[in-house]
Amino acid sequence: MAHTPPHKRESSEDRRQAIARAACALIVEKGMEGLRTRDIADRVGINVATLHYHVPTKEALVGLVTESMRTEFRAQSQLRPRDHLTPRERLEHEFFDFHEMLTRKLEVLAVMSELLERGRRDPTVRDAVQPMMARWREMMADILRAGREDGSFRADLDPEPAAQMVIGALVGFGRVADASSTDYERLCAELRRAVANPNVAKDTAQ
Amino acid sequence: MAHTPPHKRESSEDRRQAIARAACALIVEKGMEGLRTRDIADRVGINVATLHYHVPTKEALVGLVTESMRTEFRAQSQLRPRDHLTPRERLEHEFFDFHEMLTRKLEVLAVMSELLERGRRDPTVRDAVQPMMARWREMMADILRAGREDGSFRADLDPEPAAQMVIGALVGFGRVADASSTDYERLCAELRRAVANPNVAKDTAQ
Amino acid sequence: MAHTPPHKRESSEDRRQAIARAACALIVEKGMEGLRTRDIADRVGINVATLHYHVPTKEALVGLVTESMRTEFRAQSQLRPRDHLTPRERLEHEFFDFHEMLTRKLEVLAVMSELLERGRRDPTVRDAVQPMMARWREMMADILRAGREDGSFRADLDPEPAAQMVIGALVGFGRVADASSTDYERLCAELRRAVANPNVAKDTAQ
Amino acid sequence: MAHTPPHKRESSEDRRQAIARAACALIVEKGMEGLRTRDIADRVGINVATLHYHVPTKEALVGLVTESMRTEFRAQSQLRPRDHLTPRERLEHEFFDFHEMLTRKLEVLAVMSELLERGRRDPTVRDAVQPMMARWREMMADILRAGREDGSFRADLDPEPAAQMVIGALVGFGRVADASSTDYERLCAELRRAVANPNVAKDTAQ
DNA sequence: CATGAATGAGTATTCATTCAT
DNA sequence: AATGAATGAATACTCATTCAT
Repeated sequence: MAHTPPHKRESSEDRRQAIARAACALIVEKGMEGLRTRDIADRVGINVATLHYHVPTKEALVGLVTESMRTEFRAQSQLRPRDHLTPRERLEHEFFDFHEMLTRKLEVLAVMSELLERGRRDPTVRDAVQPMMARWREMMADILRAGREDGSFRADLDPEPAAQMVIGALVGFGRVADASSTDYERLCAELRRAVANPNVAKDTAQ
Repeated sequence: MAHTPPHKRESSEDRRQAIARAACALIVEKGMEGLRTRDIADRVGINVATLHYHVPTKEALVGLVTESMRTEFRAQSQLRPRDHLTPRERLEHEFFDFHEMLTRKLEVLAVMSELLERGRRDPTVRDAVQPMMARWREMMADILRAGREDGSFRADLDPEPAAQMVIGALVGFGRVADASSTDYERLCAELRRAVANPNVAKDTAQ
Repeated sequence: MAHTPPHKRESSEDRRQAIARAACALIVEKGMEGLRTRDIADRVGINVATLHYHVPTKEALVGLVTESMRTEFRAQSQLRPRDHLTPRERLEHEFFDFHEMLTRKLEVLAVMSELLERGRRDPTVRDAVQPMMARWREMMADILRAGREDGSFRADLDPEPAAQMVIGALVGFGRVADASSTDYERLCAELRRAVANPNVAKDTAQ
Repeated sequence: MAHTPPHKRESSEDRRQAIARAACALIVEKGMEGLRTRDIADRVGINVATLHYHVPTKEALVGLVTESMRTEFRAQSQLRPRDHLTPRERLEHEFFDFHEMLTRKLEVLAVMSELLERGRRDPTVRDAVQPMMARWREMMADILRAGREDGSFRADLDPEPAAQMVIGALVGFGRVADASSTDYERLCAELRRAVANPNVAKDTAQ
C-alpha cells in the first residue's frame, strides 16, 4: 500500500495464484481429467504460452494446485489456537468449520477429493495430500482423547478410530449431493451422542 | 470349428463382460482420466474397431462399467437374506463384507470411488451410482433402527445420520493407504461402542 | 507375383515407402532441421494422424529414411558383381556410378550428407550410416589393392588411405555447387594419375 | 558504478563475440537444428531479450557465426606468409594445420560442416561459406601448381582437381569418427606420394 | 464379427520474438 | 543495456471414432 515495491516478484506470484485459482475452479467444473491448460489460460486471461512461462508443465500445475490446497488447509487450522477451549467446544468448532467449507468453500472440498483420487496412482500428489488428511485425523484424535481424559467423552473411546469415524462421517456427508443443513445438524448431533459420555448429564451445551 | 453352437448371443455378452472387466482393471491402474479405448481393446485381445462394435462410444463404456458395478453390489447384498438375524449380527455381517471387499476386491472399491468422483459432474453416472450408495445407507439405517427398537443399540440413536457415520467411517478407512487389519478391527470395535446401548451389559460379542 | 495377395501388407508397406520418399524429398528441400511431419503427410496426401499410424514417431521416421538409404546403396553395390573386371575397370565403374548419382540421384547424396551430419550426435543414425561409408571405403580399398598387386596402380600405394583420398575427392566434389561435368572428368583424370603406376605405359584408358 | 569507462563499444563487441562462441559450442553439441536462442543466452549468462538486443534475429545469429568462422579461417591462413617456403614445405604446413584443427579445434570443423550443409539451401550462408572453401582450394591449387613448376610434384598434375582431391581427403578423414593420429599420418603419406614427382629421388622428407 | 487404415479435433509444449520498464 | 513477462505460430503426438473390406 505504501510505496509500491518494485513488485516484480509480486506480479509473478500473483499470476501463479491466479492460475492456481483458475485451475481449482476448472477442476471443480470438469474434474482433473477435464483440466486443460488452454482453459486455464483463457480463464486467467493470458496466452497459453504465458501460462507455461509461469508454470512450465502440467505436472507442475498439479503441484501448484496441491500446494494451494495445503495453504488453504493450513490457514484454517492454524488461525485458531483453541487450546484453551474444552474438548467439547473444540469438537463443535470442527463441526462449524466443516460446515463453513460445505457452504462457502465447497470447491475446496471437491478439489481435495479429486486430489485424493489422483493420489491413488500419482506418488507426488499422494505424498502431498495424505499428510494433510493425516494431520486432520491427528487433530481430531487429540480432541477426542482430551475429552475422554476430562470425562466429557466416553471412557472406552479409542481416539484414532473414533477420529476416523467422525471425519469419515463428515467427508461422506459432503459427498451426498442433496444434503441439507438440517441433515448436517442431525449428523453432528448423532456424532455428539456417539462420542458423549453417557454417564454425564447433558448440559445445555451448544 | 464345427457348426457354431447357438450361443452367439452369449458370446457377444461374454465380450461385453470381458470389456467391462478390462475397463475396470484399467481404471484401477490409471484412473478414469487415463482410460483409453485402445488399452482396453489390447487387454481384451481385440481390435479397437471391434471394441467399438460391441460398445459404440466411450460414454456407453462408462455406462457398461457402472452397470457392472451395480451388478457386483447387488450380488453381494441380495445373496444373503438376513432378516432372521439380530441387528447386532447384521451389523457384524456388514463389517465382515466390507473387510472382504478391502482384502479381496479392493479394485471394486477403487472403481466405485472413481465413479463417485465422476458422478459429481456426469449426470448419467451420478444417476446410476448414487442410488447404490443410497441403498447401502438405507440398509444400514434399517439395521440401526432395528437395533434401537430391540434395545441393543442406543435409544437416542438417529438411524439415518448414524448410517452415514458408519458408512463414512468404513469408506474413509478404505482410503487410508497404510491401514492394517488390526486398524480395521479397532475401527469396527469403536463403531460398535458408538452405537451400542450403554445400559446393556456387553455379551461375549466378537 | 501371381494372384495379388490380399495386399494388406503390401498396401501398408507401400505407404511406408511413399512416406520415406516424401521425407527424403523434404530433407533435400529443407534439410533435416526443416523436416515437419505435417509436410510429409501433406506430400503423401494423407492425414498427420495416418502418418503417425504408419510411422509412430519422428525418430522412427529418421530410422525409416536411414533404412531407405541403406537399401538404395545396397542396391547399387550389389547389383553388379564385378569380380571379373580389372581393377582399372572397376575404378572406372566407381567413377561412373558416382557420376550417375551426381546427375540422377543428387538427392540421395544430399540426404546421406544430412544423415552423416546428424549421425555426429545421434548414435542411432551414426550406427546405421557409418557402416555404409565404411563399406564403400573397403570396397574402394579392395580395388586399389588389387590394382597394386597386378601392377596397374602404384607399387607404393597404401590402399586404405588411398581409398579415403578417392572417396573424399568424389564426395567433396559433390559438395561444390557450381561443378560441371567437365570438372568431374578432370577430377577423375587426376585421380587416375594419382593412383596409376608411373612405370606402365598408359593404354587407351578412357 | 564509477564513470563508465569509454570502451562501451568494445563491451558491446565483446558481448557479440561471447554470443558467437556460445552459439558455436551449442552447434557442436546439438547441431544447427538444435540451436536455441534461449540456450545461447543461458550459456552467455544473459537474458534472451538481451541476446536479441545484440543479435536481433536468428538469421543474424547464423550470420554472426558464419562471420566468426570466416575470421577464424582468415586468421589461420593469413598469419603465416609462406611464400618463401618450397611447395613441399607449404604442403606439409597444410597437413600440419589441418592436424591442429583435428586435435585442437575439432569444433571449428564441426561448425563449418554444419554451415556447409545449411548453405545447401540458405543462400546467405552459402554465399559466405563457399568463398572460404574456394579460397582454400585455390591456395592448395597454388601450392600444387608451384610444386609442379619446380619439379617436386608430378608434371602431369592438374592443380585444381588435385587440390580438390587433397582437401577432400582431409575433410573426409575428419568425418571418420574413429580415426587415429597414425591413420592421419598414413593419409598424409599417401597424399605426398600421390602428388610427388616419381622421377625425383625422395629426400629425407618426413 | 473382426480388422487395418484413416481421420478431425484436440493437447501439452516449444520457440523466436516483442514490449514495457 | 538489460530484463521479466508476454505471445502467435508452430510442432510432434494422441484419441475416440469411422469405414471399407
